[in-house]
Amino acid sequence: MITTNPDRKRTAAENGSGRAKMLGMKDCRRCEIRHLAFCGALDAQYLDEIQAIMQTRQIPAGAHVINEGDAAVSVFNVAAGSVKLYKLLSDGRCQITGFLLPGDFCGIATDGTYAYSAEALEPSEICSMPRSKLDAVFARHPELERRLLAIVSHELSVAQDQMLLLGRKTAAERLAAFLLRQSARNERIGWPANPVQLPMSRADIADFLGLTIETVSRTFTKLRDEGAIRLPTKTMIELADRERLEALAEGGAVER
Amino acid sequence: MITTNPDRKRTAAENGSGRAKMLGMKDCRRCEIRHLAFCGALDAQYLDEIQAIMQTRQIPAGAHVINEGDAAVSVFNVAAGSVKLYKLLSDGRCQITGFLLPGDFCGIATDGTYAYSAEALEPSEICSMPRSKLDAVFARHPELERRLLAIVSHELSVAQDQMLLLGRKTAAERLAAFLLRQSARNERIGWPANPVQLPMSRADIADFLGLTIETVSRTFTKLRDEGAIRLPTKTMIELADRERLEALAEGGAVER
DNA sequence: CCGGTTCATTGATTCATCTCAATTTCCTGA
DNA sequence: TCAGGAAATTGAGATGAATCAATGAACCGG
Repeated sequence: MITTNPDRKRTAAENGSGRAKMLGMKDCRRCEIRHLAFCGALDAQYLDEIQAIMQTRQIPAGAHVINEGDAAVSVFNVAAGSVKLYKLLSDGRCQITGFLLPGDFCGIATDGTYAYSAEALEPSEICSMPRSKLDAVFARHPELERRLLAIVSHELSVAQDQMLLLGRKTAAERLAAFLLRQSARNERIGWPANPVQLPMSRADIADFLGLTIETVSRTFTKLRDEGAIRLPTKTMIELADRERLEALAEGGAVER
Repeated sequence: MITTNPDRKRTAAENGSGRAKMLGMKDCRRCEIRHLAFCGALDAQYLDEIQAIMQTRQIPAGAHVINEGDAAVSVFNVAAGSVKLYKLLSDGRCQITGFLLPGDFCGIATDGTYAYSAEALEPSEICSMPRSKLDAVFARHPELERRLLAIVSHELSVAQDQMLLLGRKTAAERLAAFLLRQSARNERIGWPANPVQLPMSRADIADFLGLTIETVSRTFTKLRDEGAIRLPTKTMIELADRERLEALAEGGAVER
């Protein structure tokens, strides 16, 4: 169920970039990001099997793709735009567990209900497939399920990195690691790797890195003053001293 | 070929030192924890296919099962004992990403090398299978791969919970969540759920919760003084006020 | 082009946790 | 039973990030 959140406090900055305008997803055969998605494991001749059970939806910035706790009836692929996954504590504390870009996958559940929420950061295009119907396709095409295992395994590995970040890194190390990861992430899907364009707000970055907005802002300023990054605009980050950032991110900070 | 002693089925959990004494894992058919492990997905009549590629090792406390960065040639099942998974920063900071108990799985790699280390917390018994040979078994028994997907998906979900813990919870909330999780974990494999026996040191708990040893110790004391737990011994924790612990763990702490 | 709203930055202060430093307790081997 | 060492606890003080508060910048609708 896709719902719009009327009183969203921390919503998506619909910053520049016509990213979400990518169209034509109704036809899997013409999907520009198929090679990035789990559907890419399926030989093109069988694509209509996915197509038959898939629905594509355009959703506005701030709309929910998944609500934590809902029955997990579907899985989703981001076709265009970007999405944040997050979990909340009862008093409103928020932890973002990941940002999704085109080709990324979400909606896996272990106990029948989603364990996290998913919300679009910008106008996005989402493919959804009912879990029940997908199982039949898996039965005919085990390579799909194998790809899914590879994807989930990779996500687990990324999650373990994030645990190290959240448990043991300082604010500057977290931000450096974040920027480098976003850069690599962008590059992999064919977007510019260096001036990194960030689709999320400072609040989202804070909720992802286990910090506050103020600390994120101060740390951006600190890295800029040190010459590690430049900030042409608030959402555009230039990695000026990649070595320095990498050293920071891995915890081998240089004295300064 | 060593045989299983049926008498001691329920005695595995009695005390730390006794745990790892479980023997006779050379024969999968007699494996007491098979139903907990991923091998449990395989119909018993095919067990020899796993058996044929599997090796069992007894390892002492502190021995490494996996070294971060090594070529990922095998996957592992814990048959007895307990294991910690962890990642290090170059300056020695450590983040434990999980504790494994009998039936648990590790060794999945996404890029050909292990992304974390694994070390036994007590004398343990480990089954190892070469990844290459396992693939052939997967090809014949897709239910095994499906089970693996379920396991990895579940681990991902647990990892996301841990991100919330590390990013947003206070020391007391982290410890409460940890104790409750260990309790549930023990129960699931047939060990006592209430006086929780912890196989790991305070240092390990600290490295798991993103805290220091001192903070863990002080927080234990605080929870004890509040009546939430009792500490019969250093490694035995009695959950005295489960409601209070649950409220704490979920971030809905009661005023006190 | 203006006014209001949201988002980001910066400053001042507080606080939870860390660090450094003693004890104390537990465990082990003689 | 005792001595020595490791692990855990406790205390005192330092500190990185949070909180509280104010200002500045960007964006949007009219």
